[in-house]
Amino acid sequence: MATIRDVAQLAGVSTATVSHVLNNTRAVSEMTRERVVAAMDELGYQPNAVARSLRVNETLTIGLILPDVELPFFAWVAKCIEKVASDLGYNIILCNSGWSLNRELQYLENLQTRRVDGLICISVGLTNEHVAPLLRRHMPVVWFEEARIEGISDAVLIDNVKGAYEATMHLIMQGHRRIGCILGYGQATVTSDRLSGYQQALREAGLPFDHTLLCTGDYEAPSGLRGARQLLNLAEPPSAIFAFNDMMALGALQVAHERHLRVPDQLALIGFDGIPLTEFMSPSLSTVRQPIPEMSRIAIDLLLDRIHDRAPNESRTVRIEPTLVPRASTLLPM
Amino acid sequence: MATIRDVAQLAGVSTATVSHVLNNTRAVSEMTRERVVAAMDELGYQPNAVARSLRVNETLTIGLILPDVELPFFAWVAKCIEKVASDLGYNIILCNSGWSLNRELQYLENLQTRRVDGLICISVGLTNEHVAPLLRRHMPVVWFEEARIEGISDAVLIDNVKGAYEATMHLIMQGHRRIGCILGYGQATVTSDRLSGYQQALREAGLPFDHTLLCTGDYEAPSGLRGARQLLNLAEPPSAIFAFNDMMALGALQVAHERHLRVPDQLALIGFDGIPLTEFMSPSLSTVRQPIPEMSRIAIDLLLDRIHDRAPNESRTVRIEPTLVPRASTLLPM
DNA sequence: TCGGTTGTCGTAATCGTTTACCTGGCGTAA
DNA sequence: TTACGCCAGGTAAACGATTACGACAACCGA
Repeated sequence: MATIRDVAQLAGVSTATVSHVLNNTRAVSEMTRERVVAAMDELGYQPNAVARSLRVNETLTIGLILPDVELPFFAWVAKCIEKVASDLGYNIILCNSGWSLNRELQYLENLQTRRVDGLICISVGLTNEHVAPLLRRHMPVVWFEEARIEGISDAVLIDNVKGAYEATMHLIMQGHRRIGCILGYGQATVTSDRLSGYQQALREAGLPFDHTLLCTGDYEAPSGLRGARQLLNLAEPPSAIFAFNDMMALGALQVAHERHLRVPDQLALIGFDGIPLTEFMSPSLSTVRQPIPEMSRIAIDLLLDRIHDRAPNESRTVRIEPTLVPRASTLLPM
Repeated sequence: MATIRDVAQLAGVSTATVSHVLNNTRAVSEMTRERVVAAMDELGYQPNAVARSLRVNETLTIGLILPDVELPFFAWVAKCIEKVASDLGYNIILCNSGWSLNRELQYLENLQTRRVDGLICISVGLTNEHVAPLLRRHMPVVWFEEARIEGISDAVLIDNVKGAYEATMHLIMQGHRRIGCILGYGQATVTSDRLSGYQQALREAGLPFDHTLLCTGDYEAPSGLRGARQLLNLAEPPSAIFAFNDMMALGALQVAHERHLRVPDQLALIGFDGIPLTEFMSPSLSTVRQPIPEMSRIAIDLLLDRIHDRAPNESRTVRIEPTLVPRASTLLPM
């Protein structure tokens, strides 16, 4: 494989000159520039980014740790982040943790030895103590969507309380008095925040909080299915169900179909996340949309600020407001 | 950041020795090994994979080019490939081409300068002429699922003719005589192969081929919706629809719901791919499953064989048989 | 004529590893 | 005693780029 030295030799110049025409980093006379370019494509020269990285201490690579790209929400995130990054010349290393802290830690090690320039993280188990060493080594980290780590590194989050509040309030406005809830994992702040929003809406509407209307899922469709069955088997079943993400709402929708319940008149359904798929369910699913494209943009911006040392010392948290998207699964036709 | 030299100095040995304890590549006495290890974690030493890559000419990185991770099928592929790769110590660089040949070419350049060890490619536009230069530079490429390039590099494909044949035959066995088809893009072999399988099944069953029963989609849900509407608006509408992927079948399912057609008695539906989501649609969607986990394993194996020069000179194509998964959307309850 | 400026380009150190080759010391068999 | 093999570990040259310095020529104004 041709190196910069081969090019230099063929063009009759020094490697310095070749490097400078490559990067436009100092003036080169038109004549020698042409000779260099000619030599480059005669040799089919391709610069070696590994060598460059070693020298300039920058890999133009960002690690992305997330629980499961197969889930539509995370796939959406991955796509948006990759788009923003690649437009800026950065590549993404995909790290699928499979909800496992162990794998998260392995990736953390791995990405550090690879000297990625930064790290975007949707984590399930990492804590301050795991991440502090990275920060000490000046490896920028941005938390995405879930704020596990307080204060020590940047984050772009959504206001889960508000989102859940709006979803619940929307159902209440549609006349529902008993609203079932399919939660996610217990320990995540995502879950507890959304539960707070739900409770807050009930309180404001003067409705009682009934814990039998809660059940726990795992953010995948089958758990929504189980949850909905459980809720509908209650002596006094809910007339509406708020699932803490869209996939669980999809599972609940399947239960409505299997029991021949008309949606939304006999059972209203609303999800959370706003994955593109919701639009194409039947009926289309009401949801609370997280603006992932914007959040991706912000996450990368935060990262680049740190990478280029233009960020303040203290950590920054950007909190985005999700927006209610009412659709056929909650709206009675006029 | 601590380097191998710092460790060597602190442990009172040479960098060679440190390197050898790091990689277990020659005998080191227990005593000095301990000293080295102690020095390493006193300094919080993390080896620099960039420098290593430069030296040994291996990045332990694989590029993955695909059209759109957001589509469940590709997300599934990405997850499976990443799993296999990371278990073997390789990282994946995610390249989302957005169905654009231009972006595919950019990624090709980029991945080459990054000196990835190999490349797995689900491409929409690349041809022999684009890839030949890579192969000449000994960059292994494996084509996944879609065989755009004949003969010059390895591939793992599925037998689309057979899969489509089985889907169609399944519908015929269920008593359907007019079977609509929602195709994908025209130029892809995926599409034309599946169409062949469809036609072959009709022929064998002695059914006429009616081109008004065909319409074209783009592998996303809305196009399936449009396609199904078009087919159902025919003077003589089909009693079953075979969509060339699951997402378009999902769109068709939505049409069935909006027209209050009972599935499968009034309209049977079958998709293609076997994405996990199909199991959780209502009713659950019959499909033809591509065994992505196995295909991923094979793709990586083919790649590693080339990377380690244990592959024959001629290119290898592994063709996998997809399997019919009959579910509620085609099976009448007993 | 001379000092200063500008334009062009080369020399060589450096980034952090790996590894081919070499060096001692020690035990052992002849 | 000598020669040999083995064990443990060191020296220094790569890998392929970037870049701080410096060199040289040409030109210009005083």
